[in-house]
Amino acid sequence: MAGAKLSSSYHLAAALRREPDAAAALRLFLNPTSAAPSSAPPPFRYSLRCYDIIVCKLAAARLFPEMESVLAGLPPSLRPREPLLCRVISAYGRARLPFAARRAFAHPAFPDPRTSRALNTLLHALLACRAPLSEILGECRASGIAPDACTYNILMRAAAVDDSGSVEDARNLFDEMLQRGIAPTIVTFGTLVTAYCGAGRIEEAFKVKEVMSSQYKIRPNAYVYASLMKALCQKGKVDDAVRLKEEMVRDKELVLDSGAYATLARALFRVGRKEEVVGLLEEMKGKGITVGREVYNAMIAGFCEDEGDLDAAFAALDDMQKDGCKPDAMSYNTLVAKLCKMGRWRDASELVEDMPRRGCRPDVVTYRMLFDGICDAGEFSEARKVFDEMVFKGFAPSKDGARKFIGWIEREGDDEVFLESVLCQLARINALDSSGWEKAVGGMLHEPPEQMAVKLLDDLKLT
DNA sequence: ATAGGGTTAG
Repeated sequence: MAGAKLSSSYHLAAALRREPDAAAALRLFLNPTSAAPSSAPPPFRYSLRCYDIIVCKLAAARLFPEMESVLAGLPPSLRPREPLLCRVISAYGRARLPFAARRAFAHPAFPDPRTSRALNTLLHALLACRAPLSEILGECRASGIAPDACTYNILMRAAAVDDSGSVEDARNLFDEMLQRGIAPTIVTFGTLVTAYCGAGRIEEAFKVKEVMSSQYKIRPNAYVYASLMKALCQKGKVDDAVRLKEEMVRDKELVLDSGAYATLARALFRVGRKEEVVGLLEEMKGKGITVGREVYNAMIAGFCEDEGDLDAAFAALDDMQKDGCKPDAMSYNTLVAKLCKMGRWRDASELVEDMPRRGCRPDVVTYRMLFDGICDAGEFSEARKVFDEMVFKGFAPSKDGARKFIGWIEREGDDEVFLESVLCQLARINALDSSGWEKAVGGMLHEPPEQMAVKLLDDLKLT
């Protein structure tokens, strides 16, 4: 009998893995033996593997309430491991739900104690939620878990983010790390270089590059070069960036990828030197570097934004696919933005509708640009459809788009019920930093959306 | 996917 059980759980795991649609996978998980809904318990014991797969799928599809109920339904005998906890925390981070990420960190289904790995995942999730450095530091201290190099790298990254801290904070964290005897890694130096570059302090960034190799014997890698090249390009020093690329290429130890080339490609388009991009591509192929997604995306952006050549941009998208490189949301978003700017929102809309079939999930940027584009065109009944779809998926429109949309409904003047429902939906996901959505996830919605809606309307009218 | 870059909007 044990063999039959094992086999069933094994087959369920395989079937779950095969199912691309998370909702369908959940139905299978809840009712593995027949197609008809049933409340009877499954006839075999689920392996931890089954839980791993379904939780990951639900997390990726942002079906958070469903994911939480699966976790809550874990039998006490099955203790999921920390990697799964980390997946859950990062999923909340990607969805920008800091409260939910914090709750997951303390989730009772996972055995204690938490390690620095889980802590680091939480800190990184909070960073993804744009939490300020002070808050991330507070969380770190409150955990009582000893920080490691990875922790400091995340904190330094948080310090370097706009409006959160400053390069000085990053530098102080670096010094603190040294005082505590934690050895900086290549990632630490990459982060520090990027911090200085982000602040426009190129000389100090180059100084870090020099010190890391002379004092710490850690050679700058492609990440370090990419940051420096980007900073040079932003100051209009494209030729210096090209020279730095050549220095990078001369280092035979260095593992090259196409990342640094993307910056150069984009910069060359910006300064009207797109012919040179062909040379870059050939150089990459000659060196056996796969022309990656970022490079294709840079070219798509260049054709759209600088050349105004939509046909060439779509041709680049085709080339990308022919080369076995799968376009991502960014590839499509650039095209959607361009189509909207040209007033061709119908074409933009068709492209967005086609994305899932092409194997790419539209993201928040996709929807915001499409929604804004349709609102700008004054096609509000069409905008309403996009609004419903994005809100259903938990994506908030841009403030600008929301304002135009609300303005239109008010001008129409005869649909109080519609206005109220739109405001409530906005209140849930847009106002108050998604906390309404988070409360819904946690099943503890305190403030009625109607009350939030009143505040939100004031907010939209003020700005 | 415990951490860093590079390609899109604001």
